[in-house]
Amino acid sequence: MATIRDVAEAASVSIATVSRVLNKKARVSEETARRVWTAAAELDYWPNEAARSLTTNQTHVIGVLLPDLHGEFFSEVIRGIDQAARESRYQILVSSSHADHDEVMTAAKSMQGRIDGLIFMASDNGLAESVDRIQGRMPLVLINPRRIVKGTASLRIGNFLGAREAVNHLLRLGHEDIAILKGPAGNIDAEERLRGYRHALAAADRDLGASREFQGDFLEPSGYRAAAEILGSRRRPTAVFACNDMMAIALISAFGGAGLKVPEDIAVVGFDDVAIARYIHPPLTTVRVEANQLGQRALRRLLAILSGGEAEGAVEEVLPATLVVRESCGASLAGYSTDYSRRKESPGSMPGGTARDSDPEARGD
Amino acid sequence: MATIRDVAEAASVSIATVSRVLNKKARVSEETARRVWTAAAELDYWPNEAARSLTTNQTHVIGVLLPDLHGEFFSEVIRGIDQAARESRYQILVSSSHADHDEVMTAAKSMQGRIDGLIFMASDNGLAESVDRIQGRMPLVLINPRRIVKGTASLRIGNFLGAREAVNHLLRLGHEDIAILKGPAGNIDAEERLRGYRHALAAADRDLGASREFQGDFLEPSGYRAAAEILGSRRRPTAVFACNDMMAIALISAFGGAGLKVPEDIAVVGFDDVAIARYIHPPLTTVRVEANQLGQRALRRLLAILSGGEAEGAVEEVLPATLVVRESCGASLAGYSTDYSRRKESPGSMPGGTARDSDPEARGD
DNA sequence: AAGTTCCTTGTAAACGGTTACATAATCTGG
DNA sequence: CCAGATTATGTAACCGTTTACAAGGAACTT
Repeated sequence: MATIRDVAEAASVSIATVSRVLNKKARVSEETARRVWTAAAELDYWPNEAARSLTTNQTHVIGVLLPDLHGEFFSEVIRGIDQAARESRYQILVSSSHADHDEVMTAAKSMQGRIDGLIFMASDNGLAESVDRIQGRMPLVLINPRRIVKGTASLRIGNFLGAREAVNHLLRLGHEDIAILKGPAGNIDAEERLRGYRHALAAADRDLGASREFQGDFLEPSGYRAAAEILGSRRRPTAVFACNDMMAIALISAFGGAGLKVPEDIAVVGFDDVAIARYIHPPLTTVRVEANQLGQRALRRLLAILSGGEAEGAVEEVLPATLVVRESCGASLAGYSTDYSRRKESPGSMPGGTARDSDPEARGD
Repeated sequence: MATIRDVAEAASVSIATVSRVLNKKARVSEETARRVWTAAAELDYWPNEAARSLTTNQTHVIGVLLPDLHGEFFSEVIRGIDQAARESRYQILVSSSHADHDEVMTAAKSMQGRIDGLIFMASDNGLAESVDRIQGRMPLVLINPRRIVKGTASLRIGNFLGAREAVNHLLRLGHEDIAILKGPAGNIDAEERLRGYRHALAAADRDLGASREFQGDFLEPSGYRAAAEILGSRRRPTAVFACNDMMAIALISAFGGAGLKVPEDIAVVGFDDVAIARYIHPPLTTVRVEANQLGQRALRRLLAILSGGEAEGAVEEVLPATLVVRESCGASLAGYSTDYSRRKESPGSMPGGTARDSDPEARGD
């Protein structure tokens, strides 16, 4: 509770001098410096950072706006952000579970003046306007935005390519009737994965139409519901591509409960490669997303902008989503060599290297 | 970038008036209010919260200091905190992965002036001093502290009782040679769980000594290492109690890889009840810890203190850790009814109700 | 010894808000 | 119609820092 004035008084110097020695910003005589240090220690003085940032106009804090903290994906992203922040001695101000534009705006507003920049994950519909209103007011990095915004840095996951690859893999294994368990409507990840699924099928002349598309919402219960639907359908698909791992895991559990064997009776592949994907039975074939990397890069990107390094029309960066083949797809049954799975698990590029193949990932094609 | 002065000018009123209408704190004529609102909207004025909190002396931000963000436990705690914070329109300033006293202090210092209170998880050794230095400076709630601090609110998990119950369960199933896979040294959760294990064995006159205590560190790889050690030991235990689920899962995976069947050949029980515990094969018997609840309660507790509601010598609150019986312990084999597991899964008290049974949970006995 | 320069320190003006107090204008009632 | 109460608004101090500028003194130059 001691202020800089108290310290100044105790050391019998002016507050300016105290500020100078504490910040080591200007030359001060050995003697006075010592006096100030001991006075500060004596009083257990901690500078008020709010006052500080008011004058310096920088906070060493980064704001993070997330739609939800639930699930491993988000917690990994935030962990990545925090890790990278720590390295640069930044802290993060978090606000999550924002469903609509108004909520996002109030959250953003209450960050005004306390952050140096913002990482905003705007994957859901209706948040485009929020981006517009925030953009220009503070340095901004978008994660998985719905559409790219001119002059705003953004990072996203290679959802389309990842999903396409997963479905192609299923096709190569001989599956002809592949269902999809979709993610929530309006979510960009879900949409992109669906697009990848459709694209793969269309390219193989195996278009199955909407009858093979089941609705889910990324949460476990929807996986169970979908399993019931799938089992109840007239012709049971031989494989299902779930748009995330939690739903895939629920599917496997539900199928098992119904007496079906995975992958013999029905193959399942997921998306995300959550930590436990390899421990369930059978180990889950899925598409790995480097959520932690995503967070780290987002923060570094923001820091680059802050230090003036990053140019204006900052391009979009896409992190590859790579297929990791385990057993739930039946690849081992089909006699695929581990070699194949290996090739997929460690791509030639650096782990976490980015793909800028804007071509195939281009949206809305 | 517009300041209150710009708005005042645009509305041709004084800054005091602007402040008044924006905060609805005093009577202002309809007419001027309107002028101010439109000027503010026109200029897209966002108040600078740092300046605000400098005068009002409150921030609507809660600091959170965690040792590490890794693992489901931590992310659940933080999610709980965030959820509860949202309800009360608070935001959280997070800083994690603090190993030692100095790091904690710098983190805490850089929060000074930007938070109304602090939630501090100081489970590791060497953080006791940090608590002392922070205590008194700002409202504080401790999560899983090493020792209770006079006049400081704290919450913790019923580690001892939970562990004892788990081991007792194994004993009741007829196991006589029960090993433990310990958590990292110096971690209070790990120590308490170990204490519960020893207590249960001692009470059953089955003290096995240190030969049955294997060292782990809560991370998967240590589970694999321990599995190798256990398999290599002269007499293989018939059951092992792992101090957390990730290690338990690794154990099961490793045992499976070595051709052992769980629970027939060796039983395993974990601690935490992470989301996937029920999806692995066999489903994991474990001790449920309501990490999310822990976070929520910590925040509510802090808010209570802030609003002056909470009395001085704030007591310690302990959240029960309850055994949930699934299959990895072999209870089903042994013919235990689901009834038994049921009884354990939903205790009589409210879900998340707290136990203040200071008696058996008392430390250092 | 006087004029420069350099070093150390203090004074005071910001930063962007809130709020106690003062003041001007309007209303009330006898 | 005027004293007093009430209402609306402005003035200025303050929150706790940083920092441009000024100033005093010591050291150096010639």
